[in-house]
Amino acid sequence: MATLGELERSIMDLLWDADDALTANDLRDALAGGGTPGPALTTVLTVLSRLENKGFVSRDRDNRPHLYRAVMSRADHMAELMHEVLGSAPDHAAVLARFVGQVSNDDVASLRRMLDGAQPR
Amino acid sequence: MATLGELERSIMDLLWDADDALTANDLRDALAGGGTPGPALTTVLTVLSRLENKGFVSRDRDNRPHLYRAVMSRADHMAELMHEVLGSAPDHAAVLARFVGQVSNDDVASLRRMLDGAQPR
DNA sequence: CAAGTCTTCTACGGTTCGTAGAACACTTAT
DNA sequence: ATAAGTGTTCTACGAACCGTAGAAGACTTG
Repeated sequence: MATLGELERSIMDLLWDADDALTANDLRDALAGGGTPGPALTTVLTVLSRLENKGFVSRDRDNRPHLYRAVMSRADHMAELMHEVLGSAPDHAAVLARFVGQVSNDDVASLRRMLDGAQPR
Repeated sequence: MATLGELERSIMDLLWDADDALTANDLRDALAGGGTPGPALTTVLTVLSRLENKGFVSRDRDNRPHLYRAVMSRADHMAELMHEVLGSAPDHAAVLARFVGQVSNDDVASLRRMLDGAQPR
């Protein structure tokens, strides 16, 4: 999977946080935080096109202005990235051991719950 | 953390798989697989310098030729990458849920063992 | 010292990313 | 329908990163 640049990531974050689809203008406005001017609208559109090419964003061309939305949820995307990393190592168990050793207590609790799943306690 | 290019990753893999430190020549030889010529020695040295700058490789300058070794183990490196991904999302639990849902049975077993740890069954 | 080996310096071409103007397409109000 | 406004596409540039490696310098060894 391709890696995201800084602005690309910011835009994905906005799309992930939005409940429904956004327009390029919505994004440009959201990117203009505080006194900083933020990128030009065309810049946002260029990046959206690139994200569409990479398969991260889908675009509704029937609406005018076009509506953009994230193809995957952030959680799915991140989980896939983590999988990619894990899959690129031959010794999964060793990686997982280090990984688990470093996660916060909260995350350990989450993992435990998920693994226990349907099992009785 | 910076992301690795293709050759950079190949070299890291060789260093990770090696038990002790390697020379640039060792690496060039290892990279010349089969009939393919592989990169020039200077190419390997350039990449090693870049990896050193990124903090992935350490170099023993007292030896001649210099000895190169990975700063972290592959497992540590990968675990750190996974952490970085997880940390870049606000909702860890959601990411972990997707992640666990996609791992192989073997990996689930590994995780279970690690989480159970010292606990009685 | 000479020859060979290793390292550093420098540099180029490809790719990605942020950036955005210019031109074109589309919508809407008059 | 035509003009004004808004949105999209096309094109392009500079910075950064990566693979690539020659040329020149430093070091080792015979």
